[in-house]
Amino acid sequence: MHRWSELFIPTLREAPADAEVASHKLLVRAGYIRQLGAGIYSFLFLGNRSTQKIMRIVREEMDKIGQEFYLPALNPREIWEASGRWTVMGDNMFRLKDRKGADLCLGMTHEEVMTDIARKELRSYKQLPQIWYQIQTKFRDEPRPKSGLLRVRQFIMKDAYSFDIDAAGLDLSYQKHHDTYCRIFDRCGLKYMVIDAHSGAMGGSQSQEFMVRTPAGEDLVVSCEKCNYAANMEKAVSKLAPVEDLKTEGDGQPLEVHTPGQKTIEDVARFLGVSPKNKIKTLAMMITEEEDANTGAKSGKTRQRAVVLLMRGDHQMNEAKLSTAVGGKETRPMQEEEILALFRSPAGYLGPLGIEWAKDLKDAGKPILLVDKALEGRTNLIGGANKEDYHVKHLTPGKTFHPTAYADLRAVTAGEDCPNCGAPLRIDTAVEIGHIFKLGYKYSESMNARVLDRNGKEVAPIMGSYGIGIERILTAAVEQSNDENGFWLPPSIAPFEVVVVSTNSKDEGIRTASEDITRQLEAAGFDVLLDDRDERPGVKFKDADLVGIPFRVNVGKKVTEGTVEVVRRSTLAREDIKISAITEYFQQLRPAAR
RNA sequence: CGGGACGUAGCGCAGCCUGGUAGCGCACUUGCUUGGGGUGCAAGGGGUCGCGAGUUCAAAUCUCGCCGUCCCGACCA
Repeated sequence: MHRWSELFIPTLREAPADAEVASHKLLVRAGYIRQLGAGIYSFLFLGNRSTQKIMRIVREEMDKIGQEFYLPALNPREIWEASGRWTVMGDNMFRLKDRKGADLCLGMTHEEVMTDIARKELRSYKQLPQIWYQIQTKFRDEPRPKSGLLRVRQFIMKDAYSFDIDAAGLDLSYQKHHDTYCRIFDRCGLKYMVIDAHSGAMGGSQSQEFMVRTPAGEDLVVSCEKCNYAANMEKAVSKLAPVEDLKTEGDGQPLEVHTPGQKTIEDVARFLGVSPKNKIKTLAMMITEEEDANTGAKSGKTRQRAVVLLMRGDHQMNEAKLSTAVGGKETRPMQEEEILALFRSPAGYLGPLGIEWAKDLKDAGKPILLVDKALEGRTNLIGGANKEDYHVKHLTPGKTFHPTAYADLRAVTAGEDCPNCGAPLRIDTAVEIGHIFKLGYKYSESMNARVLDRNGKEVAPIMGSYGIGIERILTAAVEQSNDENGFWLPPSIAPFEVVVVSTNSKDEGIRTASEDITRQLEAAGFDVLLDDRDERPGVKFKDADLVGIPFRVNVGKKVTEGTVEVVRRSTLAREDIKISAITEYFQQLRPAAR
């Protein structure tokens, strides 16, 4: 029997001053966690019980599709060199040396170790498909740990990896994970969304994130009010209302207009009496690329290359989309001298005319002109003339200037139309609790994993990787259900399902009834916490409301009538229940999924 | 890494400007009291004032350096 009087459950009246988000404040106040350093947390009794329950659910579901491994967190440098990520991971990877001076690191993720096993062991297509998973501690030296458990430097992740002989097999493994993740998060009682995610620079073909809406979230999610369209901001698209182009004046040739001192889109639009929608916004960026990227040689030399973006005047650029458009390279804004060197004009009057742009992305050396898709087909736009105090009319993409490429560079804004059904889109912040990813051949190729296919030909297996943040499930659940007095977890992941409050531990009748009820419920398989402390009822009620247990049984004066009070933490609704019927009462509440 | 704030008892804070033997609330210990929403009274225990230098007869307080934590930004497989 779990007696509160004998347990260590250090609840606090006040949250630590440096806690900002609700889950952080409440998990500390409820005695689940304590901070050890920036982004490093200890889990105490209640916190550990909750994460253990989460891991049990994850295991039960993952065991239906895969096999559990346990890989080392301590990794030698060599396998990370093999995949090329020893350098790529940069400062985000914790690195150390052993006594001989050999380089080691702490694993941030385990594609390398899993692929190492695959390349040493897998020989034939007959051994495929394989799904291997583990529940393991990950280490990431985050530039900025924050928000309690939401962004930390050490955390537990369930990570899984699939190996298939072909793309069709990967589709199947991917779908299995999708379905399994839905079951896991359903069982954990979370309200989540599955959204299309940015595949990033890794060349993956498909990727989805499992997100929980919360103001504490760091990701932006675009979703439809009506249909099930949902995507990460980095990938989301929307339907735009049609825009009326300006009428052609005279012969329609580019026409310079004097716009003294008018630099911003708004100023120029107002000055010329047009809408910003008829204006071109010119953004000047730079990328770093390898000098011989196209020749295949690897000198390691890099050079800077200009990338100029044209957007509709009232649109905002999304950096993740830009990064995708330039092949996953990092971009940075041009500096003043660089702008003058390319445009021969100060910022505020930039435009596409008079510069020889690259014909396509492979056209090395020349500056790249990327035009947002929202400008494709538009005519008679107004942009900068590359001349101080002048803008130019009659700009028509493909006619008066030639883009290197059209690309989707635009950030969706709330209220725009859903690409599927046309209903308004909303934008929310959310926390990522899971991510499934079709990796393709990146690791099997770079690390040289090979199997023989049906025809005796050596081929690389195709891979997928799939992650769940264990602590983030707890954090998201707290974010999802809390008030100023505390939080309530779904019964499946709460440290206890029921707290039995003995309202007066000095009263013999109340005390024995509390113990009897606790024993009864435990015999029926419930996790029960008995609050038998010699405290006033008010103290116990406050603590019970705080610590995340979804149901409470108040054992009070009515025991003489054979009755106790059951309180649901979520609604604070209370009802009197006969002690003789208490087990049955909770059994009826218990979800079948359990 | 850039900008900002903070560091005094387990938690929340005052004291610092104007240097002079460290204080409040909660929590904790003991006794009494109370017993359905953090009871009340009384008596106690607990702090190298983040660390190190410097100024001074004297530093929590002034100066310099370092460390740590949080927030905004950059970053984020």
